[in-house]
Amino acid sequence: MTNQLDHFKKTISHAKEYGFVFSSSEIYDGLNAIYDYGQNGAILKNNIREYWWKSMVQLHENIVGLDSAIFMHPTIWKASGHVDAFNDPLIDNKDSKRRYRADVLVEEYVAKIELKIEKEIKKGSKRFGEEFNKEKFIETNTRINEYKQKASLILNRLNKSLENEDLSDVKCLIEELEIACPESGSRNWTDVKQFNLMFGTKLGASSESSTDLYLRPETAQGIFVNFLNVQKSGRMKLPFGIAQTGKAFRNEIVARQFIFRMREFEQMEMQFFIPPGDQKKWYEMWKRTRLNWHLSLGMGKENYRFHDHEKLAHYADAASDIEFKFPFGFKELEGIHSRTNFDLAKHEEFSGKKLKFFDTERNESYIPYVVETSIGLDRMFLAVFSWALREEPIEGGGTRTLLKLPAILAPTKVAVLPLLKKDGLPEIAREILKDLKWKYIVSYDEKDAVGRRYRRQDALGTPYCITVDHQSLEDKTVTIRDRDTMSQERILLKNISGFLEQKLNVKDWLENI
RNA sequence: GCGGGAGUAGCUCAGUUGGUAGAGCGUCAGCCUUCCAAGCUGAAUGUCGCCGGUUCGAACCCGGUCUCCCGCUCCA
Repeated sequence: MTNQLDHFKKTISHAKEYGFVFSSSEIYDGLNAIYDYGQNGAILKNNIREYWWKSMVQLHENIVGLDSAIFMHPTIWKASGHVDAFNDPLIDNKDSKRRYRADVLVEEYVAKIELKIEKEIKKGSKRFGEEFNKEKFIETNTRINEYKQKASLILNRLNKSLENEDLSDVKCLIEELEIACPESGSRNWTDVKQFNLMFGTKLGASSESSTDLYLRPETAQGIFVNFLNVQKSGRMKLPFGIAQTGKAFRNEIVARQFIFRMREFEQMEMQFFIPPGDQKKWYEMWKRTRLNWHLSLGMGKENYRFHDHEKLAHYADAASDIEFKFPFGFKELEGIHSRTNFDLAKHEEFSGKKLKFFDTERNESYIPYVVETSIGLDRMFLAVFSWALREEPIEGGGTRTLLKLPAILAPTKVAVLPLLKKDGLPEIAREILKDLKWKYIVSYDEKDAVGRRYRRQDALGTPYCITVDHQSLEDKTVTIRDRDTMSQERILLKNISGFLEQKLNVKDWLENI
């Protein structure tokens, strides 16, 4: 655990030191849980996005892309359930320092009453077996009715207070019921506070005429509300998918663990529309496909696992996470959800527009079901980056810091290094650079001993170093050094792009998933 | 939000009982070097997280505040 923690700290400082991730607004002391991607991080992030996009959109004829706006009609969030589900009344116990959902506390209290009712019923039925006693029967029945009345009274009051946003009454209720903290047994509560997980903002210049909006808490709804546009304009037939990457915003109570949980983050989502009844098949198919996408990067099968949900979100009939072994343990990286027709049906209801698909084979129209794959781009970045960073012992003593990024994702693909910065070697190196930069992001370095330059590139994750030496002058060859093995190969200048093409070809990385 | 720990150069850290800041690495310029960091010379860099208080004097003591890390809570 200490080692893991240590590795996490190293990951964070390496990300900063080598221009991958900076904390946002750093010169103003930073902003809690907001981060900026630096000169290398921005490219790595783009490369991950592109690798995803190619595998999802470019390689599937029945999946198309979309780029919907962050601002959306506020009713969308009522329809999606976010206005309700992302709004929690919370209360703290001052003694145990525990935080609870106030409504859950009350509901649990009611659950206890219901338990009592069940007990009474059981007791009552036992008595019937013995000997009918009218007095006791009435007594039991009265007690059951009292309990039932009490329970519904409490729930009614809770719901009413929550609806009216009367949080002080929720607190009164908790106090009146003498609900104690399950941990400390204490009844020393703070006030109830409302936490809205969605960021609010306003559209419109003047405050009187402005509309209240939310920053989208997920990109999925942008896909659902455009379902018909895409289906019609693209002449799409079921099954088909719509993919989208983009920023989403959640006002997490606690955002932590570097870029793992941020308030502003980027999702890569694909909603796959299918006929009702087929969800099981496609759910399983996308679970497999998405895991294979991860495995194609070569970061070790043992670092992934599925976590099937038992408690399901309001919109799902099956859900599973692909978890990755982050420096702080296995955590969710991607979610695959069978969302049923919940979202489209809700949007039909709230918008009053038909969102049905006419199935010529079945000769009927219906609201499609949806299987979703949703991956956090920032989490993927952290997964790749933390996995790749390692300290490796070197033959003959010492260690080297190595960022073993999958070559297809590495920000800089090639560094061109003249062995010495004289004797015409830099000129040849520059020529190589001039040619390669059309295709790859390449860098040039002539400062310091070549060994040190190799180490610099290792720390940046550059998979290949091309070195121009004196032999290059004679026979037009250079050496290409492999980052991971540190072995070198001498090849002709004219074969460089062929060599790189072979190593950095997306087809070879994605073909077998 | 609560509790615990922390904030000194780009990084890792030192800084003796309060006397006004240092090392190593890195960076930059140059030299030397024909292949795996730590050879030579020189240079830059900090209002010691921020604000306030105590004091003749604060990186050090006190209060507040911001940020980060760990644990809870919330969320996927």
